[in-house]
Amino acid sequence: MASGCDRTVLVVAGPTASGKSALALAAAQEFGGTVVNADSMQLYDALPILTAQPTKADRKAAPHVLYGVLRPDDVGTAQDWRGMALREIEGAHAAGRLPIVVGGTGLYLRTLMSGLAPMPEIPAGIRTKVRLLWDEQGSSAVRARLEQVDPNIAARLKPGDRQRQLRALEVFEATGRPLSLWQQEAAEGPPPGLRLASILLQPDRTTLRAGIAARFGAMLEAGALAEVEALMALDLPGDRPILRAVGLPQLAAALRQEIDLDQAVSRAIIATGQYAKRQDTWFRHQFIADLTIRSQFSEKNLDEIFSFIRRFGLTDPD
RNA sequence: GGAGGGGUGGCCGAGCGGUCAAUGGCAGCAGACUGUAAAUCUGCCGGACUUUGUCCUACGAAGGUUCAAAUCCUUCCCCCUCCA
Repeated sequence: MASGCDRTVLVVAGPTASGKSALALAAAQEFGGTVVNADSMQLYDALPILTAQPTKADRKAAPHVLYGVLRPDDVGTAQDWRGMALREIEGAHAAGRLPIVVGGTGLYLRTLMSGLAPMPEIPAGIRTKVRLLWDEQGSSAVRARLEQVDPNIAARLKPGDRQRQLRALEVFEATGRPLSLWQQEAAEGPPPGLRLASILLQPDRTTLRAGIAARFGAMLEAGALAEVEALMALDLPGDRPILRAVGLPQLAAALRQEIDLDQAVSRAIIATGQYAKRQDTWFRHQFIADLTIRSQFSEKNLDEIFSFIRRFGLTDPD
């Protein structure tokens, strides 16, 4: 029923606690799929509970890939992920399985679905150099340099936007070419030979918050504090992405006795809700889904979702 | 019972006669997003309008002083600390 030689990839997006993973698992069981992680934090081999990675039982019920594949001190990037994801998608197709890409990291999904403008990798030395400039000479030094070197990007970026300004500067320092110029080149575009079918879960904020609070309690019971303690014991450099996992700073502060656990929990829940809002805004404005479901995933949605997938067609059975 | 210190917008908390609808922070709402994105950043945030402005309601309550009060005075209510 699939046409030509295009092979279907199911993409499942939505904010945290919207039920993406459960949906992916249900679809994987129904259609013989492999779940491919598109969540920047679940990529790491740390905090499996706090980052809501699939459980052993989930992994047993269907193949799951790209979970816990990076070391805690690794620095993953969107482009790295795209490469890994494409390999896994190919592998799944080769095995006759439906790849189901699922995750809440909008940028990663975009990287897969639309690609990024081609750009060389930035040497670590230059990255640290640029960060030192910010830390030692202040944001205005970075700003001044950026205005001189890439006025287009400077005009676009707010002076307080540390991450993007540093990125822009490091690209120039490494390549001698402004980031704005690199970005003008056409993005790689969607991967050839694949048909992407996307589902977006979009529950209302109140539902999400209730889900987040309930889930956080379960995470604590499952041992979230212990894994936080173990990660902190590694004493990683402060710039490692995994240290930015929502809930980590709050629980770490409780472990250090700076705040009490109740306080840490309520702050972590709030922070997660704020994260969900950012995701929601991203998906609402930056993501075009083939099917949008305006509720948290549940059994009730199965018919609609499964028939959508069937309509789209599964992997070409050549 | 006595001596002090307080009660400020959803919360915390500054202000202590005019430039105060009231600094900050938190929460909330909205938004941006091309390689560390669970990141980073921006705007709004008493109410109503004709929204770089006007009006109304506001700083525990009620009175009072003053051209003018969240800010001063009086009484009352409530909270906290210390002494009994």
